[in-house]
Amino acid sequence: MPGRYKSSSVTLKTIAQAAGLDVSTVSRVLSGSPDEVSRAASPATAAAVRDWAQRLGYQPNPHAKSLRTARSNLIGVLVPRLSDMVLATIYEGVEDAGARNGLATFVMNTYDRPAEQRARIDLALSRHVDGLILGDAHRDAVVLDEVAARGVPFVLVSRYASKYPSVTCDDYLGGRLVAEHFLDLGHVKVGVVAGEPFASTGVDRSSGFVDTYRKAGIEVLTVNSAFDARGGHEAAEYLIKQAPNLTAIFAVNDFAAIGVLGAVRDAGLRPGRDVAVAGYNDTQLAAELPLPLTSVRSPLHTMGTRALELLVSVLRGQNPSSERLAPELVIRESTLPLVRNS
Amino acid sequence: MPGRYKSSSVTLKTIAQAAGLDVSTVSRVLSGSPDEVSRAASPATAAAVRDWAQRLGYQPNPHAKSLRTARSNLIGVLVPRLSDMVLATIYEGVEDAGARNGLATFVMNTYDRPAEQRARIDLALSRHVDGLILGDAHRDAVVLDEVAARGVPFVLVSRYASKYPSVTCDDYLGGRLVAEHFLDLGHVKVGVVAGEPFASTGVDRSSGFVDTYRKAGIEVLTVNSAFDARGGHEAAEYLIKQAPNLTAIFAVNDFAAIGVLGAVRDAGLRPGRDVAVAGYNDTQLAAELPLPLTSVRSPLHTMGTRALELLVSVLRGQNPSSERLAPELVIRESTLPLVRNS
DNA sequence: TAACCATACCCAAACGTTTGGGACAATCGT
DNA sequence: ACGATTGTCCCAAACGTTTGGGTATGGTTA
Repeated sequence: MPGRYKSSSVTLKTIAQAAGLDVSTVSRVLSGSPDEVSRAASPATAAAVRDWAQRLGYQPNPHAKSLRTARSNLIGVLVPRLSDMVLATIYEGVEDAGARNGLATFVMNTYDRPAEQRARIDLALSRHVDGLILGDAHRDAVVLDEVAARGVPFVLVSRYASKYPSVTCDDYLGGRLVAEHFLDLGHVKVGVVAGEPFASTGVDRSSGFVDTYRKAGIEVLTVNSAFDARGGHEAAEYLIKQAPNLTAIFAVNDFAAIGVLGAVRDAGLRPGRDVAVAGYNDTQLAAELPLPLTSVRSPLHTMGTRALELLVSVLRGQNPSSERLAPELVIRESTLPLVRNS
Repeated sequence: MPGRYKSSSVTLKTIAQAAGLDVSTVSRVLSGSPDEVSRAASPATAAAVRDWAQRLGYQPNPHAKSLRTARSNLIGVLVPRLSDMVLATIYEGVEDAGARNGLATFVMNTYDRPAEQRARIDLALSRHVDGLILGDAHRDAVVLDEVAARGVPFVLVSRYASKYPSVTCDDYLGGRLVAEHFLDLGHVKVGVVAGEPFASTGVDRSSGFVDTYRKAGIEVLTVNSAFDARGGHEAAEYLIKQAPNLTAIFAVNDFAAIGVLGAVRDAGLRPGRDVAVAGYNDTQLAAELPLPLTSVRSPLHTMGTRALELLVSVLRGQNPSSERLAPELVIRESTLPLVRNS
């Protein structure tokens, strides 16, 4: 009685009886290949079957289908943290594309902890997923190697690692774009809030930046950080203490950048005037901050959809190559042209 | 071949053969009630079965189980938008509690559009969910009434509507807390950025605020808005144009509040000095903003976990009553004591 | 007209569980 | 010493699909 609702107790058998046919015929008509359906029933019967299915509101039972076919049409997605808007947006893309491809998806947090990653992967496998999308890959790829060894199909998104198929933003280029912008503005004493060292995103963004500056003959101060506001705040405090004459800071993440803005202000400096600040991802907030934030726009939603499509082709047995999507620099008031002050 | 990995081809039959028993016995031992297992096998055999299961790494096949029992242990969750950090955090709570209760959950966006809500609910039902958690309820409850009519078990979270079971924050109280704070500070010319009129959250927060002011004999300017930064920006622009002598604005959402901060600054006023600003939800960002934001903390994660637990009790056939969790005002620099300026 | 071939179907097994109802012993009460 | 009870287990059906075989029916072909 509790929770018993007759959502759809119309099965193949219901239709078969209504149409005076065998369930196998109905099955083939309803879900066979066009070739198979023509061998299974005459055009007229096929139409009749479809008509009954329509009228009765037939919904195939996914559990029966999965049991029989050993395919679940289910995809597990792992992210460091869903309340990170960046990952949530990527997942929105995954979910979208999944719905379009008839694949159900579900998402789990791993907090970038290998133990959680393993546990969540096991959980996903126990639900018999057809494949995984991992948004929490670490550069060392040890968990990934384990998964690969088990023969589980998967793709990476947002971060890459080893030579596993992935969909990422060209983070190195993104870092370079910011560096070139800073160089244009004449900043010579600059710092980078580089994010976590285990994530390819932070590493590539900062090394793209650092390399560009190095080519210009300028060394850059770098410090790792968490990817959130607090992390950015602490990292910027450190940078400013190390080099009080800093005129620009690149944070590899918008949230970190917001923390940087706070730290700059706390140090008695004017963000955007005394210290230019740039972020990454161009989240909704960047444009709406009291001090609009210069940021590198990365195609988050698209990364999600492409990742799912990449996984689909992996599931088809193909061997697709990784994709690297283009970033775009969006310049706002947090990086005003440098004026010689006082 | 493609995507064929032997995750766990060990079934009840495997164990039964290994132990020289019947699958039914193994089944009862492994997943029967303590009472049932004792009637099914001797303590010794039971131990042996468990031992084999352990050693062979038995994982029950969820599809077979669901097919047989007509229960999927699957919960569908609807939210307006997952990339809204507030909803993402609530969902994290749901997912957490789901994992603890052996329930799989999946989440979908509806963008607060009834057509999407209906479509996503149908999708969830086609996946044979045991129940739904709706984080996108509208006050008119028309979609909810439809779902209820179909006999689908569900609970609401974040927003309430009609008399359906829900887990919410006491938003009215939250609004009152902000109003009392503003009154303490001596603000008499104030405005509210009230959010969407179809969401109980925005409505209750603003009416808690407005009622409190009204009791003090003061009328408040109110304007609806989207729940994001842009929405807050536009709403605040409107408020400031209507009443240039405004000294405080309450936005029913942190993101909207950030937009308000921007609009205040654009109007040539100093946020926190000339115009106090308060938000709602106390997201990570509030504390880390360049101008730390006064905000009402709501227990988002807890709301999610409680919602799932509420649904569990609904599924058990109980008739649990709604829960309203307590908010807490967190005062920061965006609402400094009023100083008579100039 | 016999052999043949499509055409349009149906039969039955299988996927891995759960679950109501036995079956067969050993043990018990009297 | 006998029927009744209990303890321990097995049998078989069912959930809703898919899929590798059939098997009639009718029409061609030689």
